[in-house]
Amino acid sequence: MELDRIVHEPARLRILMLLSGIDSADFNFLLSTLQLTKGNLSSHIEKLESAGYVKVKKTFKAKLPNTTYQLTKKGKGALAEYWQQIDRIRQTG
Amino acid sequence: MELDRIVHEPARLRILMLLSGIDSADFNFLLSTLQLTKGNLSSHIEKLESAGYVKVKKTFKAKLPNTTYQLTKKGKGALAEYWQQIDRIRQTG
DNA sequence: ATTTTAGGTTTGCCCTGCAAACTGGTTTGT
DNA sequence: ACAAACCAGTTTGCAGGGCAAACCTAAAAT
Repeated sequence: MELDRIVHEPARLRILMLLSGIDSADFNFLLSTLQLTKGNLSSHIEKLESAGYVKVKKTFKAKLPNTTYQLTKKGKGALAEYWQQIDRIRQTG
Repeated sequence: MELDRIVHEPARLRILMLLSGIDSADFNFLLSTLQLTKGNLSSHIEKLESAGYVKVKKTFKAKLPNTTYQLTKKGKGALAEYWQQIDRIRQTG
């Protein structure tokens, strides 16, 4: 098996790791924590969502849009698998 | 600090890990061990070389070209640094 | 009413991984 | 002797992807 490119991208890996340690996070939290641009964050999340790794919930908070993100079971699995693969590569040599 | 993209690319990471456990390897060895196409391997090595991570030595073996690759000090350092960064990301959450 | 701010999304560019096609030389076949 | 096939890589062309700037929609401020 190969490294999952969806997970392997650094920005996305950080998003996934963050979400794995928290119940859910919103756009601005990810934005300020991960130091990405908005467009950048948006498109990474889009990929994670269409891979089924994160679930997106759009609501309003004080009349302003507020979107929260949550790791899915599939996402958790992909992440676990990813770290196994990394370990396997690390044991080379 | 950010993940070193030169190292982070899976094929190159595997090349570097392989070289880190061996004194030197030639083109065909890498080719068959890592299951890459020739063009693919060639261009990855080119990047590793111009980053100063591997040293290339071109010789002839039985009248045929034979190129061997060796990890440099800089390459070793970059690899060590990379794993540290990975560990840092892994401890998130 | 117009401007500014907030929260995202879309667009366009550039860079990069990938395999097919190529190169320079060697061996094999006829 | 000449051509075809082979070996060891390198170069090329293309498709996909990351990145930030520009954009959009609605609310708040002036």
